[in-house]
Amino acid sequence: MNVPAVVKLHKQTFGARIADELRKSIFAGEIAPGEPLVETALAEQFGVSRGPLREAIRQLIDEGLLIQVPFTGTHVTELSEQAVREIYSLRTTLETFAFRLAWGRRDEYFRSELQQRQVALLEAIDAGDELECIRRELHLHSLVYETADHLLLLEIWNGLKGRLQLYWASNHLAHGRRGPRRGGHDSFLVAALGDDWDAMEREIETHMRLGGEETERYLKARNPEN
Amino acid sequence: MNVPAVVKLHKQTFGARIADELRKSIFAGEIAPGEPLVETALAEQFGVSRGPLREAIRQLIDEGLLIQVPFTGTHVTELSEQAVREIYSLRTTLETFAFRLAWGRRDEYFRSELQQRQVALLEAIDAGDELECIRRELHLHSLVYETADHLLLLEIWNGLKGRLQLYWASNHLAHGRRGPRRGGHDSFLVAALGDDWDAMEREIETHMRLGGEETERYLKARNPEN
DNA sequence: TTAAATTTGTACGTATGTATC
DNA sequence: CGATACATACGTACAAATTTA
Repeated sequence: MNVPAVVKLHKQTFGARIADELRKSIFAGEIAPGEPLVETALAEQFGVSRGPLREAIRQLIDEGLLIQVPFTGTHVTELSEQAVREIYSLRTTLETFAFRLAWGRRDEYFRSELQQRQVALLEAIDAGDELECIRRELHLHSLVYETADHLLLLEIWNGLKGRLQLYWASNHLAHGRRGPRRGGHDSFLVAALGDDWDAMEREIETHMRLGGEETERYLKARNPEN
Repeated sequence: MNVPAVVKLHKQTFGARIADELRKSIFAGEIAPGEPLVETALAEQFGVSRGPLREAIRQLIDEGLLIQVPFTGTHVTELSEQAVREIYSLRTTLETFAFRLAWGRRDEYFRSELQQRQVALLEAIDAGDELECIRRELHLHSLVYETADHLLLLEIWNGLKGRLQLYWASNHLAHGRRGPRRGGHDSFLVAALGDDWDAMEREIETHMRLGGEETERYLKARNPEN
């Protein structure tokens, strides 16, 4: 008769829940790049045992957020200019591929959803919520991957998203402002809604080059040595 | 004084070792696509406890060989034509990207290594060792990814390799012969060693189209329904 | 609804590898 | 170079949650 009031929010495993929380901690800068993670301490902190915690760590390793050395330890992935260049060059390739697949599949839903996500991004920018800005910019770019109808591509994009978020969040924390510029996606949107494929291809190239250079610039300011 | 004779082959964790063995079992067809895996049974079979075994399972999930449903179970990834199309279309995109990066980095090592791997593949074909053929064909294609000097790209290629191996191995088991044709890489090698980029791009496209069609054809023969 | 099978989570102890003094 | 501290890796046993029949 009496249904317990507390329970049954499950459906996902502890490991997945801890992974979400850990991810948030990393993006929020509570655990900085390069900083080590101690299993026993974290397990106690999150109120779970080491099993699910290791599961969560494993998850974040796959997403590129953590690095693990057997028998030694785990630490948050350190930032490098080489990695930024790799992320953006690969992203240029994949997003061009995604647009090519999605090009003929852009329907009314695509157009309205794209504009809606753009509006949501602008709202976050105006509200000044940096972490939300990052999420919404990624959400905007995600649409084309969802439209491409290519599960493998979508999976890889989701992996890239985590890394991008790590870099953007770190830069934000290090320099206060970094969030997307307000007009940063205007020409991108125009191309994505239009019918000029060559213009779209150029737009992706340009957008990524600018984004990569900006990220690299901020990173250089953060790590003047390498 | 007496040094135990058995020990000290470690250096890698149990989980990694089990993952290797499990992978081999799958490619050898001892566990067929769609078939479920029972943790406790496998743990006993491999002589380890559940911890390392779960680690291994997790690893193979990342490689796309296993699928896991929370609280329900784990099974070997089932084959589908949709997945074949995705693998080959993505591979076309990535390998073109890899060649573009590697194009100016092809040195003497690249040329001799490429030819050597081709010879190794031909030897395996002549020897009739199908599983070895598959490994060596992948090893041949791996060279360009190694040369591209792009860690992220290499990581993703390694993920694709596992899936390709699963499909090829399944097709081989279902139909006896499937291994690479003897002359299947001749024009590919010529282009990869030459200096005509446009020819290389066309060669990649053609090579992947043929490979994808062949894999799809075999798969269709195996699953006449879908 | 119950019951069985399986996965998931917990707890504690031991062993092993790494790093540092 | 040896000893020690520490965190990870592994083993075992049991309890809890979930799905399926």
